[in-house]
Amino acid sequence: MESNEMGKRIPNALMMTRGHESGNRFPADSYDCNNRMLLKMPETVALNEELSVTASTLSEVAKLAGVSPATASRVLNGSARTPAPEIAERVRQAADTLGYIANAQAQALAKSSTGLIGLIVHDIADPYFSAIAQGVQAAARQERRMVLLATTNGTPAEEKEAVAAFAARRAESIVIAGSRSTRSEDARANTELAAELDRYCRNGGRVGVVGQAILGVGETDSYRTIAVPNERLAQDLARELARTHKGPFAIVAGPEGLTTSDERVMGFQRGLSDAGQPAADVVHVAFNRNGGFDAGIELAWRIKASGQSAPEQRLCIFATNDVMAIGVAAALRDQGLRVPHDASLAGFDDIEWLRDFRPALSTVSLPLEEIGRLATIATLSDDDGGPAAVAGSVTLRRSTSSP
Amino acid sequence: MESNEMGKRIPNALMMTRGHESGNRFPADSYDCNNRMLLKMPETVALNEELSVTASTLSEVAKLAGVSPATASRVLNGSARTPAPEIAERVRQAADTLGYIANAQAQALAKSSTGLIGLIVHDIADPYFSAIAQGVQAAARQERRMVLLATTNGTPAEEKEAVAAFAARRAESIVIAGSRSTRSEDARANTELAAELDRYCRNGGRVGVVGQAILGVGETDSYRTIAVPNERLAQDLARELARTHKGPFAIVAGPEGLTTSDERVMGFQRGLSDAGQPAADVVHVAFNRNGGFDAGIELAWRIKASGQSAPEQRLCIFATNDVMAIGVAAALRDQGLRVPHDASLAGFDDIEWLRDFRPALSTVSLPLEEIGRLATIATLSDDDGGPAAVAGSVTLRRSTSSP
DNA sequence: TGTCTCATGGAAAGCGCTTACCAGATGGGA
DNA sequence: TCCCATCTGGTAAGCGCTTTCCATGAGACA
Repeated sequence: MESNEMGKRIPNALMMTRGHESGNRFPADSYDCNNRMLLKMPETVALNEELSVTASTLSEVAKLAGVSPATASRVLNGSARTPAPEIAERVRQAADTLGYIANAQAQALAKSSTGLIGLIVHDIADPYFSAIAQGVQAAARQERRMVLLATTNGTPAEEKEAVAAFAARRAESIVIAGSRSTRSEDARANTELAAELDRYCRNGGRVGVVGQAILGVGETDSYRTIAVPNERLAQDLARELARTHKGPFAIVAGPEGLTTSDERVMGFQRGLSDAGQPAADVVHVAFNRNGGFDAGIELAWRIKASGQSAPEQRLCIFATNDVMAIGVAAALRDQGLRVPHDASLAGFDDIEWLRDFRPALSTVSLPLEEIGRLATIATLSDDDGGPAAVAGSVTLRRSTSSP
Repeated sequence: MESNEMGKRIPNALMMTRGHESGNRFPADSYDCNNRMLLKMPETVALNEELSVTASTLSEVAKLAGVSPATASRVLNGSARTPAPEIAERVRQAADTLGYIANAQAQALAKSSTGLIGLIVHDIADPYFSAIAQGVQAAARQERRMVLLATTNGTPAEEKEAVAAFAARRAESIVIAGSRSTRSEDARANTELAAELDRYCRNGGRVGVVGQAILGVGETDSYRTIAVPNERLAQDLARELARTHKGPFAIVAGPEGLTTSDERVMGFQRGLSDAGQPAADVVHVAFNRNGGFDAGIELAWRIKASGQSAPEQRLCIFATNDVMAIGVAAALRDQGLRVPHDASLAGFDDIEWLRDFRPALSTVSLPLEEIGRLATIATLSDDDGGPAAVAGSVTLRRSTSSP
């Protein structure tokens, strides 16, 4: 036994509970409007040295109410059988008095169902992920679940660890957001991740993946992916841009092997090709703001070298996500170049917090919060309404308008 | 028993485990470098109809290893007593073979310690909170804890519910971020929140609050607040601005009664007064981007009405957080006004994602991630190094430079 | 060789709940 | 009036672990 943990039993901790008459701070029984047990603050007094007292248990409540634990359980924690109203009332009173809060761990153990949802993201501070997290949280709340959070910096190894941790906690489902990687150095970790997920699923867990499927995990019905049509949308974007932009294109991409980035690059190139344009140069950098900045510096050089001549020479830069695009913009500005005057710039994601940037960023809008919500619901519901997919749309703004 | 939950026992689900020789996908025992149990994928086959099999238990591992559950527990899940190396090895092998993952719920129940940290924020999609969440997550990982996330929209009523839910899950500590409210309509919910926290603490939980103390909760050593010197920093900011800005000031604040906003307003006014300037007008709006936008429209009107005359008439606007400042900037731009040409603008928080905005926003830098980390550590460590506080600093950028 | 002390593995008692099953009561129909 | 179906509360057996306590065996020392 450790010393000062939550729920620690303190032997012989006598616990006296004064009744409501003794200066209860609460204004009577007025707000037990929801059907949750009314959790009033018990004014407890420990009679021995120990100040800390123990959370009261179901049996204590039962004893105080003069019923069996079974009955107490039935009235307090929802069951098919409902004890007589008079008894139920007594139990509820007792629970009130003792300030009873059911021990979710014990319930989980007994019912084998924890009400936990695991969420895995690369970086919770990244607005892309925090928007998704928002959706997951909303769905979880709606389904009366709690969310466990894990951040992994995008490495499959840490993702695997997170899955194992969630499995240990017997999370009912896991939502994984963030690009996959097909890089060879991640191959082994990916395999392990897939194995871990597979085991998790076989033990009854459900998994929802945002974006692309995780390699090596079979598509069972306990494993869903919310497909984001990165490729098609990037293609649309390219076609749309090619309609007005006549100069060359460049792509600022994440590291090769980062699936999301790769998909967007491929789609964009195809869109250009559809429009009869030559393929764009691709610069590979880190898939974040600073990566974008680095690429921006590089591109600024090229632009300046090209003499910023005719409008047909103007470069159109597609950054494979908004945050990178912001980095690119910062770098261009840093180099004395202006968007869209000296170059057009487009991003991807349509991050809400970036909408007030100027020049307003052309991008592909993705319903991120909705994606989080869908992924969560998908792992919770039984109807496998086929592979869920989300819609996105090209959003043209000033950053790609003609100068 | 419900039907398809994680950990559901399937009666008589015979489970056969093939050994490593049978086509194990893993490249031998090469990466059990950390002292965690090596979790290899068991190639299990259910012999009856049921496809889903149950996670294996400690007893199964013990049986397979030919030892008692006690011994298995001692070798697998860290204990003071370490069984003989030869036995330990056998147990570890068995665990490997079965793909054993300890049931954290059961452990929690037995040890009364869950390894859970609860995090309560207003809105996880808000970069202010997601930055703090990042810090909490980092600290939690370092301390080998998992974080449970709850978002509350800033209402004390939902915060109270979150605390109750965390208490039910026996989270070892709770970190609460986000401004308090002293509005009268929140008074009752605040009291209830305080009572809930109080009970939680008395049951051995620790609480860390970012910003200001929660009213009505006694400052015990199980309850810490990470003080953010909003008032002093706002005062510094005002003094700093007053040094160069000679025109009038205006404050864009959150709703009256929102403590963080109130503190920043007070500090700013005091700073102005220190500098011999008259107090600023205060506009109260929602404490978010759109609130800032609304205020910005209003202020744009005033600016235009004043005829944008002499530099001594130029307005300096202090928005009580960065996100509001961005809203103000958007509104001014919308109304054809330019920052800093037609008005100066400053924010508070120095949100990382907003640093690429132009004009660059003068603000007060706060180490948000560090704050999250500190709050978390504070609730976990025993040394009560006194009331922890964080430093911040005034950061002047273009948005308040002379036109 | 005998006694005492350690070291070590196992038995068993929980941790706080849920729920299958049981026994007693109740009521309705024959 | 009797029997059976039904309802209701209680009993007890888990859920999967940890940990105390005990029994056994091995050394240590005289």
